[in-house]
Amino acid sequence: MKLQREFYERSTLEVARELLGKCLVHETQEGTTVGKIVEVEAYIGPDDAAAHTYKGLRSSRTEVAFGPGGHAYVYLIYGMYHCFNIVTNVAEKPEVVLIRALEPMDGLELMAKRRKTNAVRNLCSGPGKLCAAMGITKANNTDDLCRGKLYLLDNSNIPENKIVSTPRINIDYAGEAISYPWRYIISGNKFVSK
DNA sequence: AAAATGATCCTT
DNA sequence: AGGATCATTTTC
Repeated sequence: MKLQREFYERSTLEVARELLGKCLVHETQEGTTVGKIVEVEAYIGPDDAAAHTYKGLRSSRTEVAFGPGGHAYVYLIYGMYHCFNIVTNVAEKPEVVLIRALEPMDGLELMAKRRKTNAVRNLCSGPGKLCAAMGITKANNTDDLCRGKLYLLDNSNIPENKIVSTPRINIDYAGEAISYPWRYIISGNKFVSK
């Protein structure tokens, strides 16, 4: 069963935690790939100096984050890699969760072909890597995760005592927001990023 | 109109 | 430790 709008349109930190353990599915011409979410980061709107929507910055790129929850926010970083985010909370609250790592579950052969490597540990262990492995590009930006071929499955929840939170990665520019513990990982999972 | 800057990854 | 590589944002 696909996760529905109500799941996404809640407090972002709550959604971020509950996204752990959910399966991300992408059905394409080439085939279907599935990965379990094991690492995420929350970016919380106008007051978060690390967020693209800091100070309410609204542009063609960030526009989707101002819409209703449950949509994909995909952008190009460093000229070569895509990052996949999920829009959370309700319209006019520009908050998102960055998906940082997946544990490959299905379609491993296709992932390996897209990533040009056979090392399973290296297929989806980073935001740019998982986009390549899952075939996610800017074409998926603004996709509705409640309706299309890119969606999340309402499967297992991870118990609180298996979740670890840490500061976020690569946001040295973000002032005091550097230390906010808004990165969540499944404790001990082998597939998180470095 | 031009310059700076990354929510990264891979190689050295 | 540094290079690839470009859309987006910031500054002139």
